Amino acid sequence: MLFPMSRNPEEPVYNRIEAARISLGLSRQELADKAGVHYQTIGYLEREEYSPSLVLALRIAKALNQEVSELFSLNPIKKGK
Amino acid sequence: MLFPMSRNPEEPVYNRIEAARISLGLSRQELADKAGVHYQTIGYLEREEYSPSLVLALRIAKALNQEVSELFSLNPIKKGK
DNA sequence: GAGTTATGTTGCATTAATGCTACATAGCAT
DNA sequence: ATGCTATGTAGCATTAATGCAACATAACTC
Repeated sequence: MLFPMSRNPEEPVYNRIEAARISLGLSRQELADKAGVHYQTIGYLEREEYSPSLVLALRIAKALNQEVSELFSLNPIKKGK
Repeated sequence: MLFPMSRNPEEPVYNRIEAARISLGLSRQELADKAGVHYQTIGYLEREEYSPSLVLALRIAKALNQEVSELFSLNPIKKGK
């Protein structure tokens, strides 16, 4: 798989968007609406096909009531919580 | 002044990069090296001429030993603190 | 079966973020 | 005065992030 990812193809960004979204009982469309983006964009992010802009990351974090650092990481997300 | 800013021209991202950098006694060049970006990029960010990618925001936060949410905000940065 | 919802996939167009180069300026040394 | 460092500015090229449309599919309900 390719990692286009920002300006740094070598350093992808991992996230827990899907888990956080599901735990709130939201569909992608609903999260997209709360964050003000296209619903496909949420899909791309959950599949980690690319990493978001900071603006988008901040909006998603707000929509999910999470800290940016809890949702996104430069290191692979550890499974246990 | 214009606000190109990500995909959302209406919603800029504010930051405290300069204050944090100076309090660590770093030049832009040094911070840029630590974050792995061009030194001009730090300048653009400090002047808030555009907002960084999430990857870059995470790297800068790490280089400055700060939380992303402490360095960047969707709301204007309050002076005190 | 028909319809709806949620998701995945592909492709295309636009634009902002970044790198880089060059030049200017100001300050601070020597 | 000469140099060096830090910074601002402008321009150009590249590419990733996003929007959007179209289509497929699976699950579920009626």
